[in-house]
Amino acid sequence: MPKIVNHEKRREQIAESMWRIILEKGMEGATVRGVAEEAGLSVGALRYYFKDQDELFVYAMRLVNERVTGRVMDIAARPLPPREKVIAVLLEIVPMDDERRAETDVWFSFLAHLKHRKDLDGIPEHAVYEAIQKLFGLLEAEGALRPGLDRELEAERLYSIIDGLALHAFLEPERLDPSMVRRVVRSAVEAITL
Amino acid sequence: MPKIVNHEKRREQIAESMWRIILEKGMEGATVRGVAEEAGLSVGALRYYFKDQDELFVYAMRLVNERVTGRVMDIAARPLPPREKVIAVLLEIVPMDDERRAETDVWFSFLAHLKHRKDLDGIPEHAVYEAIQKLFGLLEAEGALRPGLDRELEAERLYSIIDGLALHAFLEPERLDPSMVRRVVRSAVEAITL
DNA sequence: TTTTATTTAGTACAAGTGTTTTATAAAGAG
DNA sequence: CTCTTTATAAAACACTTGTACTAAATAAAA
Repeated sequence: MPKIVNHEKRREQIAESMWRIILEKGMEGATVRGVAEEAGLSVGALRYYFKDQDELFVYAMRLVNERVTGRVMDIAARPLPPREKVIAVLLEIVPMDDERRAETDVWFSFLAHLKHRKDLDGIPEHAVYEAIQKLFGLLEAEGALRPGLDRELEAERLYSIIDGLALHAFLEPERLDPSMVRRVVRSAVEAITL
Repeated sequence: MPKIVNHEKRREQIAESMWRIILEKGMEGATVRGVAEEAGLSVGALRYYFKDQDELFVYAMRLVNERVTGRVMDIAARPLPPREKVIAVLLEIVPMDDERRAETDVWFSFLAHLKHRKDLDGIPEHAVYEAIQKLFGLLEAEGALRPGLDRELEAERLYSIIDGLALHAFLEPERLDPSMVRRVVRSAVEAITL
């Protein structure tokens, strides 16, 4: 009957506008007015798609998560030897180019904000820990895991390396170059696989 | 002539009030009014000690840095075998108890805020990278470093582990227990020392 | 006690905030 | 065309923010 708009697409557009604002000005810049302007909409129009700021926040955060997990699952489905598959997945999680650095940036901003907003519902889990547990499961099932390892310790170590690299790519992108990230990830995986 | 107040002590008290607010409500709660109330002062009094919010911010951040580096240097001065000294220093950087977890929490809040406030002057350096370089220098000088290592790679790996652990202690303190932190740090150091 | 530098409380204001209300425009249905 | 539904815009509301300013209070020294 009326002007037909794809609601889901619009919501994604608005969420992506929010990401851009967060990248430029941080979480504090992600005001309703700011996001609306970035999206080329009025405040009223934005409210038409999200009932309040919190709903937009949760949606935008979930969307980051969906994009990343989608790409990771694509890689996990590829026919690769176990060790190479693990490396490929980890290199997809750690930010290597500007686009994924931006993703990490926004994700960390969301996480930090969340520390003091425990009332929000529908927040996705921080999936890296679970991902690493699954990767260890894969290596073990394929018999590619080095014997005699303390699996709990090695998982924690690998988890720290991945998020540490991500954090450094976020905080000091000019110092940490992608080839070094690649070398650290590869050596960390080779140390625990046959 | 007038009422003599130890200015520096007062400034430290105010900065510590700011830390407490940031811990509870995050950076967004650290308003001038909020900090003043937490410190039991009027807004005018706070303004008397810090000309504006930015000056307070920079001061409070520098104070965190000073406290941490002070404790690290104390440990570095202790007469310990190289490997144990390195472990002790790293365990001082990674948050193990509530007090130091709080410190890390505040530090990350400051850093995240800083990403979008490049105009601020007098911000201290993120000293962990330099500290790790120095620790490698100590190990090498003492001949405690395992031969044949790619030092640049190992430094980056250790740096990632330390900040990854710190990040996890910050984001998911309930999951990551101190004994695991200790084990990860110890095994990481033992892997590169004789 | 007077002087003088310091300290505080209170108020004011412009800018910015999330949210709500009201009005308007667009697009198909009858 | 008119009418109804959807979509957007604009303005208003109630509140918080950083900053500025004033007047009062305080306490040590002369």
